[in-house]
Amino acid sequence: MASTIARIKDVALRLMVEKGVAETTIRDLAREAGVAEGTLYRHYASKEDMVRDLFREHYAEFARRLERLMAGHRTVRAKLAAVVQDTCRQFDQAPTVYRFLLFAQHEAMRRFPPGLDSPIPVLRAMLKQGIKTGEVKMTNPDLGAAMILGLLIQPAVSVVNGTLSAPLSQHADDIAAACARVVLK
Amino acid sequence: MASTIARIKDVALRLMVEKGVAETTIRDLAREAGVAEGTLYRHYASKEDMVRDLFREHYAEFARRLERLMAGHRTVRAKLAAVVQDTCRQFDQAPTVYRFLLFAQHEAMRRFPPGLDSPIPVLRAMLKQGIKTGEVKMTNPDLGAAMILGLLIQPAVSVVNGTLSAPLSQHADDIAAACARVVLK
Amino acid sequence: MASTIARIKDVALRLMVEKGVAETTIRDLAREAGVAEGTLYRHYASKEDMVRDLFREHYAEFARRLERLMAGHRTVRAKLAAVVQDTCRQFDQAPTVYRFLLFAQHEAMRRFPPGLDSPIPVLRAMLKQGIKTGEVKMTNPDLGAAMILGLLIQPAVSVVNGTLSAPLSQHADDIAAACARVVLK
Amino acid sequence: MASTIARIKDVALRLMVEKGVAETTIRDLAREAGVAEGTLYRHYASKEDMVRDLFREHYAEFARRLERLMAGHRTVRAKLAAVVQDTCRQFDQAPTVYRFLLFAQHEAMRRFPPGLDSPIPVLRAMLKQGIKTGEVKMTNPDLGAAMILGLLIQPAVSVVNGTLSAPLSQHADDIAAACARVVLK
DNA sequence: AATGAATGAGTCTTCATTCAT
DNA sequence: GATGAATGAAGACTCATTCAT
Repeated sequence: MASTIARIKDVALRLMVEKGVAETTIRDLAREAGVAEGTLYRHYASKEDMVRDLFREHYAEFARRLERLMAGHRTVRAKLAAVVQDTCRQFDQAPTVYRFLLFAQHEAMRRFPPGLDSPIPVLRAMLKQGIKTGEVKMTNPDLGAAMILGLLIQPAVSVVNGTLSAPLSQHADDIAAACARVVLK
Repeated sequence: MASTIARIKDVALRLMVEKGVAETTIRDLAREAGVAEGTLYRHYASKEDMVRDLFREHYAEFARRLERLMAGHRTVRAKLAAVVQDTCRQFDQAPTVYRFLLFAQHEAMRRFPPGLDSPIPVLRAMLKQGIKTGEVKMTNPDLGAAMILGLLIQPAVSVVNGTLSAPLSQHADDIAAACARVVLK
Repeated sequence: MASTIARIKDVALRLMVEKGVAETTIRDLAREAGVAEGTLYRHYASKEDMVRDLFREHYAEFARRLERLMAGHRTVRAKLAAVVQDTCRQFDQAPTVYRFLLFAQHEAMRRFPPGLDSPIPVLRAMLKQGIKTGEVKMTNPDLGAAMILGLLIQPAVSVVNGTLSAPLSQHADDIAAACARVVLK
Repeated sequence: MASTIARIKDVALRLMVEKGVAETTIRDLAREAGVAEGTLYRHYASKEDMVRDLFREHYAEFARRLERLMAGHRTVRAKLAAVVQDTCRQFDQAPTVYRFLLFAQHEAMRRFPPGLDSPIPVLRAMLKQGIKTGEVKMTNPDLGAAMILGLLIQPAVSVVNGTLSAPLSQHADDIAAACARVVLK
């Protein structure tokens, strides 16, 4: 018995991933969620508001998840492997949320710059720490974080495009290895 | 005295990069290009048509540019270096076009899947060749192409975000080195 | 307190009769009906849709009215007299609807051919029956139906044109007599 | 080697009959006539002007044709027969012009009331004369003219609709007989 | 006379938002 | 909280008309 708000969130996320933010109308959303058009405005002040909240929420949760994963491992290599493995698996299992995270990036960032609760600073912090311990070779943690993210996002995009075989998980080891080779000694 | 169509294309590209495709109205576009709204429809059947054409055009040109660059070098390592250097420099010098290419990706691809004239197949072909000659270690050229693109795109995104210092060119050597380390022996 | 949809229908019919279908804009229509432009689209998918529905609705009702009238009389002569009398009176009393029926014919038929619920098949059926009983002389019921309709429509057109004195009812007896003379023995 | 203006007229007539006046655009017209869009304005001040001229021209010619036909016969009965026969044949042979005449009636009349050069006054004059000579029974020539026109137009409409078998000429005798029965003693 | 690119007012239609129930 | 009819500003697009060539 999903609550009204939960149904709205689910449907909103799915439709926006499938068709894009601008292309998802309140009417679509209401119809698919089985609520009236006006109901949405009990929970959000506007559509823009809803998108922002949704994005921030999932983005922050993604960042926290990465932090939690990293905390479970000592070496940067192990942290990277854990992050890559988990993200690939999640992408395969919860494709809606993860596609939203990875693809909505540009649409979303134009409107509401990510706060600190985003994956980039989390990766960056880890690299900075690795530089101190000497495990990380790369001297610029900003660049390193971007590269790791790129190694993760673009294969995901390719899976969606059909230019890389699904599921993404089957490539997790290769991706993790690539990340290690890029930033570690 | 830029031709009408050229002015429209220029403005369209710029506005769509700045504000997004859906957020760029025909009126905006016409006003900035200094033409009447109807004029646009002498050149394109619809706004959708215009976006598609613009995207395909630049995407194909980008792919051709990569091919040309690669043809100028023998080893995969040199090809990669050339591609990365050039793309970074172009990104810094022709930011509108290159941001369009990198960011429009998701918005655009949802509607009109890229043909063969896209960077992925070009990179893929190069890797395949490298695998044959033994220079490339990575066994899956699809994955390799995605990774190289990721190593190029995400740092660019970070520069736009402000989470990586501009210009992108200053990171070109590091990016090229990362590409090499990821796919070469 | 006429319902919204009823007001829209009334105004639409009137404006389209006065000015023509293409010349009646959604804005006109909304203003006169005292609703917002968007409101129309809660009831019809498009303007075209509205015209079609309006036309079919009234056309079918006209056909049913003819059937009902005919059912109230035994001989073809009496049926014809009843139909002519009633139609003339209606034309004088409900000019909007009847002008729509008579004049919209060509504009409307080009786009959506009438179904079976139209006056022609109703008249045709009556004539066919009359042929069987021997009351009708004319051997081609299709032609007979067309002629009766012509004897009814063209005088109506002339009244609107001003080339025949109003009201139409004053000519009803003559028209009915003409119909009888054309198809009966 | 049809002159430019002649080609424009031909095409305009045809398109307006096929699709309606409002639905025929200058662009359509120019394309089909093989001239530039601007060319039309060398010959007519506006589209409206063109339609009016076209209508008046053909309407007047039709009226003159009827007059000429009637002049060739002495009795009203013979005049009617000649008119009906000729109109039916013309309708079959020059369908574009005659459909324009018969069907454009309403669209056209709303905008520019027919002058004296129209079929109604011609028929009316003939009936008036017939009343004087005692050949015509009907006392109201306005009504008589309308009826004759109705007996001619509606079968034509039915042929176009497909509810009466083509060609119209095959029904000419029946129509002429009906006209005679309606107005003559 | 003819061209056709350009115009811009005006059309149909969409859709986020409101509000009485 | 929920509804959904109504709103109306704003969008994409059309098309009769103009004018420099």
